[in-house]
Order: sequence, then C-alpha cells, then structure tokens
Amino acid sequence: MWGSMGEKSVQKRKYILETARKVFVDKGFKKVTMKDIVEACGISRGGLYLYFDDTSQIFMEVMKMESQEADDVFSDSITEDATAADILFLFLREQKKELLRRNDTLTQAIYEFYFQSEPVKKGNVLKRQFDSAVKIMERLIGMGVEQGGFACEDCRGMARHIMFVLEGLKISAQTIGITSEVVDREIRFIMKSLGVEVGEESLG
Amino acid sequence: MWGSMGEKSVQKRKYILETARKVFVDKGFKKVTMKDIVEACGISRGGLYLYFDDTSQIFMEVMKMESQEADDVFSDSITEDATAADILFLFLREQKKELLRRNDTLTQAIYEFYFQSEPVKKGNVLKRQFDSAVKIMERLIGMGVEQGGFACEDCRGMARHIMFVLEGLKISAQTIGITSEVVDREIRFIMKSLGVEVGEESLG
Amino acid sequence: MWGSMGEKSVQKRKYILETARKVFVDKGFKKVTMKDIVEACGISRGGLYLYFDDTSQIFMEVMKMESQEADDVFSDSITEDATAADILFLFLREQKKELLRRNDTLTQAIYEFYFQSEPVKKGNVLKRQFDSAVKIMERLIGMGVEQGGFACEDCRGMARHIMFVLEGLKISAQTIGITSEVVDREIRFIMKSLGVEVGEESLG
Amino acid sequence: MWGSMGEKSVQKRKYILETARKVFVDKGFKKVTMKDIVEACGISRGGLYLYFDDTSQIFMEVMKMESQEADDVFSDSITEDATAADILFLFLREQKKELLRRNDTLTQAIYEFYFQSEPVKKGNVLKRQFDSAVKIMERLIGMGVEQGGFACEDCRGMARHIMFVLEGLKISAQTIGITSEVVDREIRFIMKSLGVEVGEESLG
DNA sequence: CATGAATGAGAGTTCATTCAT
DNA sequence: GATGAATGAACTCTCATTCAT
Repeated sequence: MWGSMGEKSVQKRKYILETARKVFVDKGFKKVTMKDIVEACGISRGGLYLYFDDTSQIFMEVMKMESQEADDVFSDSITEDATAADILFLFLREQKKELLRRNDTLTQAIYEFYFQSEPVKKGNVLKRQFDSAVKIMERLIGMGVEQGGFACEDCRGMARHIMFVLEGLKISAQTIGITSEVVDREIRFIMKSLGVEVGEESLG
Repeated sequence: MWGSMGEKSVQKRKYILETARKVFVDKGFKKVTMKDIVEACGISRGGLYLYFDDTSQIFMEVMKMESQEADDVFSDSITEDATAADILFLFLREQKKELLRRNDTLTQAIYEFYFQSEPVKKGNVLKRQFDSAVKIMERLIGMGVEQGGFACEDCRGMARHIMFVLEGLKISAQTIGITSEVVDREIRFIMKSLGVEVGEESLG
Repeated sequence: MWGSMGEKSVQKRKYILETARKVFVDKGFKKVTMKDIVEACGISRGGLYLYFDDTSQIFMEVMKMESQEADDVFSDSITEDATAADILFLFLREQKKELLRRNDTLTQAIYEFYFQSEPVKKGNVLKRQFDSAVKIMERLIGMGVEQGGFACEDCRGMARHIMFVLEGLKISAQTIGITSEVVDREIRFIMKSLGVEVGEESLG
Repeated sequence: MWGSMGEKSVQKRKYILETARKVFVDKGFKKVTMKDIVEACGISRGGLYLYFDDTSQIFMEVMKMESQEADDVFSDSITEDATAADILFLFLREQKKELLRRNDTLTQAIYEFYFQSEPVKKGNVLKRQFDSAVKIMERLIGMGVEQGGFACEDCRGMARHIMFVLEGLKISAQTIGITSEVVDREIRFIMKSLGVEVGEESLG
C-alpha cells in the first residue's frame, strides 16, 4: 500500500501524522495513547513503533508540521501592497476567528503538552514560534511607523505586548471562555495603542 | 484520630485537601493519582473514597479553598490610604514575583486541570476568579481616575485588558519561560496606558 | 480467604512462593513469567505485584526458603553418633539421589537464574550456600581425621575439592546427563582420597 | 556481495555464524534475539530466516564450529616429545587461564543454552565434546603411566574425574566466582592424585 | 535469493475502584 | 466510618515471523 522504493515510507509517516493530528484535536494531548493513534490509522500496534517512539514525539512532529505553514501565511501577506494597519488588522481578525473556533484546533492539545511533558522533551518549538511571531510583527509595526500609519516608540516591545495579549486571550478562550465582543475590544485596544481607531463595523 | 463527632469528617476533609494541595503543587494535576494522595495523607485507599470520588473533585475543592484567600488580599489593600497608582503598582509587582516563582504555586496544576478534565467537570471556578479580579481592578482604576492619577476612558475594558496581559504572561512563564525584564516592560506598558510613567529603579 | 489481621499476609506470601517453586521446577527460571505465576496461584495480575516486583525477586526468595532447610539437615546429622566416614558416605549417597532425580528439583532453574540475571541481582545466595557447605564438610573431615577414619592433610582444601566435584557432577547431570555408575565411581574416588575403600555393594 | 554461485550461501552462512558468535560472547545465549543477529550482520530480517530458523539452531552451529578446533589443539600437543606430566600441566594451566577470563568466551552462553532450550534441541554436542576430551585425557594419562611419570590404576576413571573437577570449576567461575589460588589448589590436587608434586612457583 | 515493512501475540506494569472485615 | 488486599481493565513496548516486491 505504501510502497517502499527506497524512500522509506515518507508517505506513511505523513499519513500517520495527519491522522494523529485529528486525534489530538479531538482528545487533547494526554489522553491520547499509542493505541488510539494505531486505531485511527488502521495500522498494527507494532507498526506505529516503526515510525515513532511515543505520543510526545508524534505530537512534536505534528506541531512542527503545523507551524511551518502558520507564520508563512502571515509573513507572506506583509509583502503585498497594503498598509501595515490593514495587514495587522487582517491578522488580528484571523486570530479572532481561531480563538472562537475552539474545535479543529490543536491549541488545547498544545497547552496540555507543554504542561505535561518533561521540560527536557519540550524542546523549544513553542518558544521558537513565539519569537518568530514577535519578529514578524516587529517588522510589520516598523513598516507601519515608516508609512506613518502607526505611532510607536518601541516596536519590539509593542510586538511582544501584542503577543502576550493574544496569548492571554488564547488561554482564556480555552479555560474561561470568551465572547466575540471581548476579543473585539482587545483588538481595538491594540490598534488604539498604535494610534489607529477602529470603527464598529469593521470587526467581522 | 478524627474523633467520632459530626465534625470529624470536616476536619479530615480539610486535612486531606491541604495535603492534596502540596501534592498538586509538586506534581501538577494529571500526574497525581488517588494513590499519591492516599499515600501523602497516610490514610487508607478506601478511606479517601469516603470523602472524594476522584482527583478532579479534590482539585476543584483545593482551588475553591485557594481562591477565597487570594483576592481578599488585593481587595483589602484598596481601602488603605494610598494612591491607586501605588496600589496597582504594588499588585503588579506581587504578580511579577509569582510569575517568576514557578514552584510552590498551583498555577501549573490549574492549567493542566483546565486542559484535561471534561468541560462538564470544570465548573467555573476559574471564570469566577477572573471576573472577580476584573471587578476589583475596575474599581481601583475608577478610583485612580477620580483621584486624577489615571487617565482612562473605559475602566472595565482597561481592567479586562490588564488581566489578559497578565494571563498571557502567566501562561508564557509556564510554557516558554519569561525573564524579569520582559515582565517589567509589560508593567511599564500597562502603567503608561494609564498615563503613569515608571522609573527604572522602582521595579524590584 | 487470607485474613489480614495485622500480619499482612505472610500466609499468602508463603503460598505464592510455594506455588511459584513448582512453576520454577517445571519450567526453569527464564521461561517463567509473572503471568505464569499468577495463573498457577489463581490470583489476579495486579495481586501478585502487591507481594513481589518480578520473577527474579520471587526466585531469590524461593531459593532462600529452599536453602534454609538444606544444610541444616546435613549439619544436624554430624552431631549423631556415627563415624565421619558413615556421615560423609550418607551425604554423598543423598547427593547422588538428587543428581539422578532431575525432576522436582530447582537445580536447573538455579543455574538458569545465575546465568541470566545481572550480577547485581545475584546477591550471593549461591556463594553463601557453597561456602557454608564447604565449612560443614571441613568440620566433618576434621572429625574424621581425629577419629582416625580419614587421612587428610588439608581438610579445607579437601572439602572444597569435594564440592567442586559435586558441582561438576551436578552441572553434567543437567547438561550431558550422567549415569548411576558414573556417580558411584566419583564417590569411590572421593572416599579413596580420604583413605576409605568402598565396597561394590554399599552404593544404593 | 555474495556472488551468485552455489558457494555464495556457504560463505554467507559462515559469515553469519562468525558474527553471531561475537554476539553470543557478548550477551550470552538467551538475551540474543534474531533481531540482534540481523543487526550485527547488517543483513535483512527475512534474509536471516533463509539460513536459520531460530537462535538455538544458530547457536548449535556456532558450537560445532568452535569445538572442531578446540580438542585438536590438545590432541596435537600429545604427539610432541614432552612428558605426559608436562602436557597435562600445560593443559591445566590453559584451562585456568580460560576459567579466569570470563569474557571473550562462549562458556556462559553455552551453559545458558543447555539450560534453556528444549532437551530435544540440545542435540549432544556438549556430550560429544566431553567424551572426546575424556578419551584424549585417558590416552595422555595412559602414556604417563607407561612413561612412569604417573601413578594411576584406572586411567579412564581418573580422566573422567579430572573433567568433572574442571566442570565444577568452570560452573563455579560463572556463578560464584573463583580466585586464581582456588584453581591452583585444585590443579595441585589433581597432579598429586597422579603422584606428581607441583612446586609453588610453577603455576603462572 | 534478498529485502524490510508490517503484523499481532504476549509480557510487564499501574491504578481506579470495590468489598469483606 | 475506616481499612487495605484484591481485582482487572488498559497501556506500553518488543519481537518472531511473514510476505509482497
């Protein structure tokens, strides 16, 4: 079914990761057992061990897959000819959508993972993601300042601040639940800090 | 050991919760088993089941215990004769200390709990805590505005914003790690949003 | 079934060891799994783990049980009023019986155990048994020399030599197989080294 | 790599056996899995099954290889012009070296094998080896008696006795451990039984 | 002949939960 | 009420063995 032809089974590996992703989305991280993944994939118990050692390893690979796409999208949109304010606003609206979605997201599983697994295992995938996002946002704000759309003295600080607010929203969405209005208010707060007023109607 | 009066179970209950708290601080939430608690308490396996059904229930009771004290402290400090800015600043420095502490805190366990257990079980302890904190902070900011120390149009919005930043910092402290400087910057950011500049030296 | 009455379950422990002994006699050491013992005992999977951690531990306890009786029998027989030659001869005939038995003996399992388990685990049960046997035999030979029945310059060396021969016979019985005649010849050899001739008829 | 002629399988067979030997020396018998051998040989899992069915079969072939060389060496040394006492003494010193070596020997694996595998499988390699050794030693002792160096009535019995002592030492070396002095004493014991005194200095 | 991915039986181990005392 | 021995379901992980290529 998977062929072997020298390329090992990159295909099957990918298939397992994609299937495992669904399982993680459904059940979070910790409750997922190797057995769950085996069953979801429709492969044999031992077969899975041919590719991965444990759920932690699988999960980290899933996250890697996931993150590669993520900030590329954001990063790419910067190059388009739009004002920084437009881009940032677009980005925040995208984040809002994700925040309110709650299903079909790895978010829950990711947090679980980072609370459960030994610090050693954690690697720094999450930190790298965070730092990378900060860097991109810093660039964006810098552009906005040059273009005259943003007012900001410390771009990096501002970028980091925005990320912390987003993190706060993300975790709150998972734990205490948040409403669309709450997110909107935070987005306006952020935009206002950059000297941009946002009208009622523009927040999807 | 526990007498035979009606209050005996109350005492033992409390004893179990206090002992369990230590266990949760040590090991987080999920890794804690009924066995762990039984052993820490030095009681019998079956005995624990007379009081609690599972670790989730125990943990929720521990959180209830915990939260009763927490915002009272903050709430009380408002009544003292100090400027709102002083009080807020004090509060934020307190939060900073806790953020950087990482041990001896239930924080990790709380997050774990909210990610692992079924939504049904979660109750809304965390939400109530959050809302209560927002309310208190709103009052404080209101006071500051009246006193002329703070500049702020939407006190409730600002209060909520501050809480989201703190949440963001808290979760980041647990997952990607944060430094003292990063927290300082965020505190200055918050104070500045309220129109208060903070000098280098004042952030312990 | 086993009562608890404060004495833990010494009874059950003993029951398990005795049942396990039979299993080891049947299957040797390595092939025996915790499951085998569980089934032989008619107890639950987890139940066994309440008493023992693994087959090695169980086996060592079985050996301890076994050895306590063993050299007491020999040791006791020395005090009786019989010549040293008689006692030694009796002992050797006893050994012969055991050598030829092959079933109902732990011998095979013991060797397996000492070859398989990590040196750490081995403890020195076997060595202690060997040394203790040497000591007793040395005393016996010493008595024989005093009584004038044995001719021997180095009692300890002779004692050790006899033990090596017995070990050689034991292992050969297990591996290449030995006949009654072969054992008889060795017994005569030993007795002759001590200056005692043994007639054809006296070897059961 | 192995050509395609009929002799290819012979070569590969030999290669596997030689590689497997090293594995057995390292890990004993039972712990060795087909997987271990496959990995050590750098061949495919299925490939090994084309040549051998299981580890027992492989091990028996390894032993066959081993034994062919062994007693030839001893046997050959008899033909040289040296007294029987010299040859025997040389042989015993050689044995001593091997006894104390403990590594780089198949000894451990051999015993393990004979304790673990079904009697059916054992074949009689070990017995043949033993008998062959006895025969050679009998001849040697016979020579010694003719030459006048040895005093011995029953050469075959004596030969067998020596072998049992050696077996006892061998197994003891593996299980309880023996010192150089202990072996020396046994060697002197043997030589003395043949009427030959050995000086302190001659036992390397 | 050779390969190595895939299978699946089975061993070890842990705990939530029960229940006779 | 309290005890803790006993249960058994569930999970992890390893290999001998097969089979399509």
